[in-house]
Formats: sequence, structure tokens, C-alpha cells
Amino acid sequence: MSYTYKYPKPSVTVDCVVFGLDDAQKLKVLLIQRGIAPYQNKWALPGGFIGLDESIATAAARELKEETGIDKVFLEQLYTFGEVDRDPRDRIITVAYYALINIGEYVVKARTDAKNAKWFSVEELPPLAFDHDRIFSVAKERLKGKLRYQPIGFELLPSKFTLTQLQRLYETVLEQKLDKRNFRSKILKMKLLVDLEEMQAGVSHRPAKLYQFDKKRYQELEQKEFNFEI
Amino acid sequence: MSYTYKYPKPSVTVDCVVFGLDDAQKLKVLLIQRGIAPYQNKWALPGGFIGLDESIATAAARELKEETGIDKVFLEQLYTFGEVDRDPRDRIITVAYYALINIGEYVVKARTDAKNAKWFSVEELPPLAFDHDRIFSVAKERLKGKLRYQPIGFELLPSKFTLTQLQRLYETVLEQKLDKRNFRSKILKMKLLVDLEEMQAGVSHRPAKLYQFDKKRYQELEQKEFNFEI
DNA sequence: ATTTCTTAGTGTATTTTTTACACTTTATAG
DNA sequence: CTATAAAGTGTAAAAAATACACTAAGAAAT
Repeated sequence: MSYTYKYPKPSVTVDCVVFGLDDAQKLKVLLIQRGIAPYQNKWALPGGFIGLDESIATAAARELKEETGIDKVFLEQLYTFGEVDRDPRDRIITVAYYALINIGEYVVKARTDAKNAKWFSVEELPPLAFDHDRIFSVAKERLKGKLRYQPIGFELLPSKFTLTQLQRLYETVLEQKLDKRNFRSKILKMKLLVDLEEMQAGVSHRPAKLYQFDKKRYQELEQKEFNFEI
Repeated sequence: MSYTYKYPKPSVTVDCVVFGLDDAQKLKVLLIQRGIAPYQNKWALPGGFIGLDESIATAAARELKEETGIDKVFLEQLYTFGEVDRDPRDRIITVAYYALINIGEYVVKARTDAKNAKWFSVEELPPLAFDHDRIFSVAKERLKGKLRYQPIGFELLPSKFTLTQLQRLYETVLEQKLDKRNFRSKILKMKLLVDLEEMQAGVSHRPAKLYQFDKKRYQELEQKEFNFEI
């Protein structure tokens, strides 16, 4: 490795693809409207520059908080985008992250130099600034792939949820119908759900049982290379 | 996103974890010995700075070629490492790649500022410079994970190989014994191997048939979300 | 109070996939 | 021509995945 420090440096940013589920179990992405050029007024992924005194993951969490008010969520590195012409002004390398949040817990707010922050359905995104379309589509594929073999879907739901909500979530993200009985027996056989012995309230039909994800048990099983495939 | 260009910039490097298989089907990694401080004389992953006029992937391929002579191989992004204290001198962000090569095809040579380049068995690595131990272990896990559901193992073998060689490769990387008959029927059922109707030569026992990976067919099947699980 | 509406909840038989397992064949070397 | 070493091959049993339809429970409307 050649460490001579004479090289001009690229700028490095982090961008976050924030996924959420709305009331109708539709998959949404949080975008911010750019307040400044280039791509002024265009929608973009929240993100910003990495400080020299913070790790990339810290920067991603900080930017997310600054630009949208979202804090303490599932946030995982996605991919690093480094084509030469990604930004019209300067060479920019972007480390992309994706976040999964329970929409209900947050009221998102535009802050710093974002004019506006808004949830968009993944099926009808506006044209995005820079190469954010591409970053988004990599994130969507990653979410889909990961959901199949790791129980990360819970991050998108409120902490108490019904099995039907969970099934809808899988159906939405995987873009396929699932059989109710098979889904239930499979998910319950994993022993990752705690039956709260509590009922859904405020529905005008038979209420469903509420469950909670058992994170502790998940971490134990994870050690043992347990299989979480759906 | 805050594009004001007043931020000090980190340096950005690429490092490559180069995997190969030796004659005894042992998994090896290519390391270079550092010619300069810090970590002078220590073994490290080949890599170097990203130029402003090249993409990250291009930089990875270029550094690999410069430092080891290896060219035109399977090279895929692994992960980006951005802790603050990774390098004692400066803030460095490293985009790591991993490469799979057929050792027989190359005679590796140390070049530029590397003193030496050498293959090490993954089970007995020397202590590495910087956080390269960590990068290596992420790469090893990735290779293991990916081999299970994508036919990338062929990249480590010569273009003509026997089923036993292929099985040993899987056993080595996955760190588990596989059943000969089950492995063969599974792999052949995928129809990704071309029977060359040619025999292994130079062995003092019954020679095995030689096969070749059918890349074209793989790309066709990939479109159709075909399942390549072992 | 009864009916209607809507979603929750449940079991089994069939098919498919995975696993476990051992002997014969074919070449080279001595 | 015998010994050695790895190649090559099929089947039965177990496990997992799939397909499938009715009853139960509550709220709302009459």
C-alpha cells in the first residue's frame, strides 16, 4: 500500500435509504427535497459529508438525525458508490446505508439544508438527484434478499404486532403472496415471537393476538448458525 | 445533503483480499510485505489510493495489477471500513474488495512499494498491518456465505476441473464435509457444467472426467431467479 | 337480539427435497 | 498380474414444503 499523502482526495459522503411501512403495509422511502444546487428542489436520499472525527456509521446516524429527526434505528452499510461522474462539481464517493424504521414512532421533519422531508411509496418515486435512483434500487434488492434469511422485518413494525401484519410485510417486500397457514407455522416454529396474550384493539372484526419479537433469543440462536429462512 | 466543499477530506484507499486455492485444495490469501512505515515489513492486503479520475472498482483492479501482477479476475466489493483510528497517521477510509483467482494462472510478483508478495494459508496468517485482520475475516465470511447460493467457486479453479476438485473446494471454503453422491447429483442437476468428454491426465489411478463451468447458461438462469444453492 | 361483515385462527395429506449409505470400475505403478 | 487409489453410480427413508377450506370471534348494522 502506498501511503505517501501526496494524492488529491475525493470527498466522501454517506447517504441513507430509509424504509418504512405505512398503515396500509405499503413500503415507503424517506426522501428530502434539496434546498440548494445542484439538483435544487429535486428529491434525494438524506445524507452528507463524513467528518474526520467520526466513523462512517456514526456519520450516517448523525446525518439521518440532523436531516429527518430519526434516531436509534436499524442502520446497516449497503454499498459504496464511486463512479467518477456521480456529482457534477467534484469527485464524490458515497457510502450508502439503509435504515429500517417503524413509521409510527417518528414524525419526520426537514432540518438543516433540506427544504422538506417526505415519505414516498417505493412504487412511485419521483426522479431523484445524482445517482440516487441506483442507490435506492440496490437498497431495495438488498432488503428483499436479506429479509429471506434474516429476521429484520420486525424493525419495520411497531413493537407489538399481529401475525397478519407480519405476513403482509413479507408479502410487500418479497413481492409475492404467501400462504397464511404455512407462514404462521413456519414463523412460530422459529420461536422468535413472544405471544403477549394481548389482543389487537380498535378493529371492527375478530381481533388478532399481539406478538413481540424476541431479540434476546434471536441473538442466542444467531451464534448457533440457526436457519431463519422464510 | 450538504455540499459546501469546506470540509477537510479523508483519504480513500482500496484493499483487496485475494483468495486462491493451492494444489492441495487449501485456501490461500495473497499478502504483500510492506516496504515502508508504518508497519514496515509487516504483511498486509494489497491496495492503495484511489485516483480522482478512476472509479473505485477500477482502482482496485489497478492496484491489484500493480502490486501483484494479477489481472482480469473476479473482483467484487466487500465492505467499506471507516473507523477513525484505522491508520496512525491520517484519517483513512478503505473500500475493501475481494478477488477469486486460479493460482495456477499467475506467478505473483511484488512490485511498486511492496517488498514481497506471497500466498498464505488462511489458517496460518501472520499478524497483519492496520485492521487488515478484520478485513480479511469479513472477506472470509462473505466468501463462505456467497458460495452457498452463487456459483462463484469456479473462479478459484482452472477452467477444466474434476467434480472431486470442485467438491474439495466447497468443503474447504464451507468448512464442512459433503457427501460425494449428493454433491454430484445436486451440482449436475443445475446444468451449469459442461462435460468436456476429456479425462484428467497424469494421475496414477482412475482418471476423472473434466468439466467446464457454463458461464453463458449461468447468466441466462440468473435472470430467471434460478436457485443455485448447494 | 339477531344478522351481517370481516378478519383470525387452525390441521392434514401430498409432493418435493434432502439425507444417508457401499460397492464396482478404471487407470497407473510396482 | 496384482495392488493401489480415486472415480463413478442408485435407492430407500426422513424431513421439509406445499396446497388447501372451514370455524371462531368480535363490531356494526338492522
